[in-house]
Amino acid sequence: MALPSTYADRNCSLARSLEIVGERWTLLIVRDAFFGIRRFGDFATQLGIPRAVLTTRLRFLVQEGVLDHTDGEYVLTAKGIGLWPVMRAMMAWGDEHYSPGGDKRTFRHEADGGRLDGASRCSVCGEVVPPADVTIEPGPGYDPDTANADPVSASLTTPHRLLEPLS
Amino acid sequence: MALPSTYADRNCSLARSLEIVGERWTLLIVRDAFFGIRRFGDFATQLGIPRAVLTTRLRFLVQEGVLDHTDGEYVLTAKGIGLWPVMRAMMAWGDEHYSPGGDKRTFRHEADGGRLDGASRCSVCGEVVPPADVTIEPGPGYDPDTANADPVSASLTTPHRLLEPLS
DNA sequence: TCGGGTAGTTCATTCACTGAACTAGCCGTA
DNA sequence: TACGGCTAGTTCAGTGAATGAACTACCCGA
Repeated sequence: MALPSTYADRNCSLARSLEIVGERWTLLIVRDAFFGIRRFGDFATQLGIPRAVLTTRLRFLVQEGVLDHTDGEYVLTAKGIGLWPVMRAMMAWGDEHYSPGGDKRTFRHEADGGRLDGASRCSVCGEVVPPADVTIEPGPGYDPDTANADPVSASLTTPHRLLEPLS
Repeated sequence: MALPSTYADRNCSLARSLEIVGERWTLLIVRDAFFGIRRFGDFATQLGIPRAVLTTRLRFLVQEGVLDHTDGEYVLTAKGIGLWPVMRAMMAWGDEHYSPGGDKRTFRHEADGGRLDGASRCSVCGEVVPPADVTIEPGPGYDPDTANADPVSASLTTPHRLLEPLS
């Protein structure tokens, strides 16, 4: 975000986090990485982001240790996976206030099929489920009419496990 | 954030949330509102944000129902308070990866003094504590040497309850 | 060596942020 | 009713970043 480093900000971890993931597009890139996107071209078509910006953001995320770049694929590191609670909380807030038809996506604990709340707590077993054990599927508020038609988007709307590469 | 409204984004609550709180400075404004700041001038001095930008952001947050503007004070609405899990998750991530000396701030359940984790769960009673029942104080990673000297910052570093106006 | 796909880079334009200075309105005082 | 100070903005020129389209570099298989 390139916020100026003020004294106040040096003592705030929120400001520090925003330096890393607060820039335009960055959290959407991380979202897609959770959903299984790994290739430059797939990020580009899915997000509709200018390719120059995508290059900059991916490079920065790799430099900061959020993504790993090997064999042409961008994959979330443990540090990147640590952003899951942030993403989940933001999705829950958006669902609650901007999606009258219900959640856009449903997250489930793969082991028992329980739904996950905004804190990733499973409705069946009560545990907080790590993203690797979570499946994602379109929710009741998902609108197929406005969905994108490209193969990557289609693949994204198929129920699948988080972090697994798209088929 | 003024992201272009693509088809893909219409089906993502994360993107929708970012339209509201994804712009530069916005989450820091909301943070300060949680910490008790309510007046235009206090936001301005605390954040070091250009006043024109602050005007724009505050107006937008009021328009979106995140803040309430009455008697010259900007106060979080219920919708705004709903952003607490987002802020808490981001702070926890920043503390974990960018604050080797420990958390910058400690949050406690006022009722029993228990520490809160990244999901606002109390270490004593085990409940998820709403922000109104949370107190904030400098944590082990807080660096007084780089702290700001103005009265507002000083007031912020004094242990106090979230959402309560600064004395 | 040709074509196609992937992963970028380049560049002119547009847009948003920055920082400093200026203004408008309110309040207490004389 | 004039004055000064305080708060909450607005204005504006300069700068830097995002946009979108076109271009390049590289690899791979035929």
